[in-house]
Formats: sequence, C-alpha cells, structure tokens
Amino acid sequence: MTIEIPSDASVPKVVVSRLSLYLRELQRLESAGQQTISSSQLGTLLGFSDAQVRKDLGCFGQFGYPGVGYRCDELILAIRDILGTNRSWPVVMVGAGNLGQALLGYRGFCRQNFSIEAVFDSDPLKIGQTIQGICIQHIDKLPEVLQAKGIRLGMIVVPVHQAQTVADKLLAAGIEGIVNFAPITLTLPSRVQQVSVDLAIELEQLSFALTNKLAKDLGESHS
Amino acid sequence: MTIEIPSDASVPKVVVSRLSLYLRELQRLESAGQQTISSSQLGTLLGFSDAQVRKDLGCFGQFGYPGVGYRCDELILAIRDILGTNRSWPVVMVGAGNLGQALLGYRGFCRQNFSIEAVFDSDPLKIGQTIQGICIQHIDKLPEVLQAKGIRLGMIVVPVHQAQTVADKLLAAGIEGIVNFAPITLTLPSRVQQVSVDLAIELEQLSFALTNKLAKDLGESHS
DNA sequence: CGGTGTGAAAGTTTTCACAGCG
DNA sequence: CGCTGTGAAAACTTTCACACCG
Repeated sequence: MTIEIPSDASVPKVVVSRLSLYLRELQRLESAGQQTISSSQLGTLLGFSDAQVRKDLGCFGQFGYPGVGYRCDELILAIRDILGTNRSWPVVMVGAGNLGQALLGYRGFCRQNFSIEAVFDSDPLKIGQTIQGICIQHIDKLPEVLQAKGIRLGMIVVPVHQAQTVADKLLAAGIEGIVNFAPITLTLPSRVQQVSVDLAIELEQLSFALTNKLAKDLGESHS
Repeated sequence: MTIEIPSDASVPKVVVSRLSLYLRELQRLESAGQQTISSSQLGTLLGFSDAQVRKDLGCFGQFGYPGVGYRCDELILAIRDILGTNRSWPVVMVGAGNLGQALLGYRGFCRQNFSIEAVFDSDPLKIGQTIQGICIQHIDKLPEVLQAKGIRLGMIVVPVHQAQTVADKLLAAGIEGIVNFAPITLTLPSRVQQVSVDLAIELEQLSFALTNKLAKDLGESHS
C-alpha cells in the first residue's frame, strides 16, 4: 500500500476533487462503523461508476484487496496523505465582515486539519477586536505574520472592489494558495493556486438547468 | 443574434460554468465603460483560450461581429437569457445559524436576480425572529410557502447530520434545485439539480497542489 | 486588417471488459 | 466467487487552422 504521486502534472484536477468526495464519504462510513467498501458501493453513494473510483485511486497506487474491496481506515489515511491533510495547515483570512465572521465560527473545515490562525482587515474599527479567540490585525502586518506562523494558504472574504488589492498583498507576502469568496477572477501568477466560491454562480448553474429542462427524471441518482 | 438552446443535453456542464464566468467579467467590464470585447481579451482575463470562448458561445448561437468582437451589452443579455437570469428567482433557505445569517446579509447574489424569499429553521427559539427583514418560519411550513411563492430553488445551510433530512423535506415540497453547504453528498432523484459548496474541499484542492508541487511558475496566468 | 465561426485534429477523461487474485 | 487493477476502446473536450466577413 505505497502511495506514488506522479511527479509530472499527470493527475487531472477533476480526479483530485473526486478524491475529496471519496474521503468525505469514507469518513462518514467509518464513523458509522463500516470497515470495508467496494468501488461500486462508494461510487453509487456519490453518483460515480465503479470503474471511475478504481481508476482515480489507481493514479496513486494500489489500495484494494481483490474480492474484498478497500479497508476504510487504510483508504482514509492514504487519501489524506495524497491530499496533504495528514499534516495541519494554518490558514489566514482577510476580511472580517459578516461572511468572514461566520466562516470563523464555522468549524467544519477543521475536520481536515485546516485552521484559521490569523485574521486581517483594513477597517480601524475592527482592528484589535477578538472574534472566536482570534484578534483582528491590520493588513499591513500580513508579511510578518505569514512568515512567523509559516502560513501558505489564504482566504479572501472582502468586498469585490478590494479583492484584487488584497490578492496582491497576499502575493507579496508569499502566499501559495488562495480561496476567493469575492465574485471576481483574480489575476495571479500561475505559481499561486486559486479556487473560487461564488454563490451567484452556483445558483446560475441551477437556473440554467431548470430553464433548459435538462433534468430527465430517471429515479434515484446524483449530480 | 438569436439564442438557440440545444434541446438535447448537448451542452457540457463545464461550458455553463464558464458562461457564468464570462458574464461576471462582462458585467465588470461594462460597468467600467467598455463597449466591445474580443474572444481573446475575454479569454486572457479569465485564463482561457480565444477559441474556447468562441466555441462555448457557439453552442448557443452567433453573437459576434467579425473584425470587432462582441458588444458587451448584447452579450450580457444573451448569456443572462441562456442562464435564465433575466427573470428573477426566489430562493428558500433552510438553516438560520451563523452561516445562514451571513448569507442572508450578503447581497452579492442579488446581482443575478436571485433573492432569498423565505427562511426556515427547526429551532423553536429562532422561529418568529426577523433577520434582514425576513421572518424565520418552522420547517413544516415549507410545502405551503414554496407553493404560494412559486419557489423552485433552495439552499441547505444546516449542520451535516440534518442535511439529508432537510433535503428530503425540500424534495417532498417539490424543490427543483439545491445548493448544499453541508459537507455531505445528498441522495436525490436526478430530476433535482444539486450543487455543493464545501470549504474543506476547496482547501484540500490547494493543499494537494502545494503538497505535490504542481505549480510551475510561468508568470501571469489564472486557474 | 482584425476578428468570428467552425469543421477537423489532437488531447483528455470515462467506460468497457477481462486477466488475475485471495 | 467477488472484487481489484488496468490496457484498450469509446466518448468527450480543447485546440488548431482557416474560410469568411466588415
């Protein structure tokens, strides 16, 4: 059960995103007491084919037992190793408005070893306030805090007109990955990873589907 | 400049998601005063090729002027028509915790004609409270409110262990599309569209990239 | 000239189907 | 037998390259 990460960029992004879904489901199954699972069971739960599950895992090594399936505990550890979440990741958040404060309070992503270790804002009224045990600092302190705490990941939770400016500051401070909640595509060098969350875009995907009646009522399934 | 929506399911999901990005960028450009744009300009801003932009739009008709490009105002209207956001979409939200309240306050998705028209919770202490001008109702009222207000879209913002139960109730009330903020893949009939937002999964995509050093510092670009 | 629209080619991802294993 | 791992085939998506247009 060795994990091989291909050194070339041969793993499609979409495989990595499914890996996250496999992990989430496996953790649920394991805490429900399930010990092993087959590729077809896991695929059915998530709306994928059995072959897809096996091919995806096959990118990184051999984890299964013929005739049995996969051991949940082993596979969880293996996927966490692949995703890099067996170590902990301190994260910085910029923007302490409504949404930022809610995300601070929402401890759901701690389950995967991410924790918000510093919060910044540019509003003088907010600086010095403590929320969820974390003191809001002025954004000019970004470089030294990132350095001191070894933080490589950041979240942008500021209004859209400030987002690119904040991104530039994170960049200058040496950030390596950004989750952007502002509705704008950031211009960043390709060495900095970017993922984006935009509720309007999610809703648009739904309104397109409903408007154009793509749904084909075929009974139980997933998207 | 007629819009043709293929009646078969011939438009890939990924095309629709890029359409949303085109729209977002076009709206930004237009409000900055830009009148026309070429496929290569738009592509460069978002990290796509010019051919991809043209092919994507080509799924729905002909919108450009050879030698000129696209007129921002026309293309915005056309894409909104395709996505279905020239009409307004009332949305229901289930779960009035931290995150739910923050989303209620965050008016960013109003820009695309979505508005939260009703909020439900199961906590007796919350029912009857008014937040952002909307009164929180008991979840048992779901069917009648959906019916009365013609609501087809819902957002699930409850803790993970309640999410599937809530999804079942939305389903029973006749919902057609769900944005799910809980970290679980919902089991739903395929006629109901589902999109999912999970911060831990977004962060995992970044930690994978950093762990496996996929970035290849090639100067300005996008993901 | 600068740009669109679009078939055809190239590249990528998914599915199939089956050998092999415990 | 039940299930994995994996080449080969099929399906799908992106890129290329060029006719055509104003």
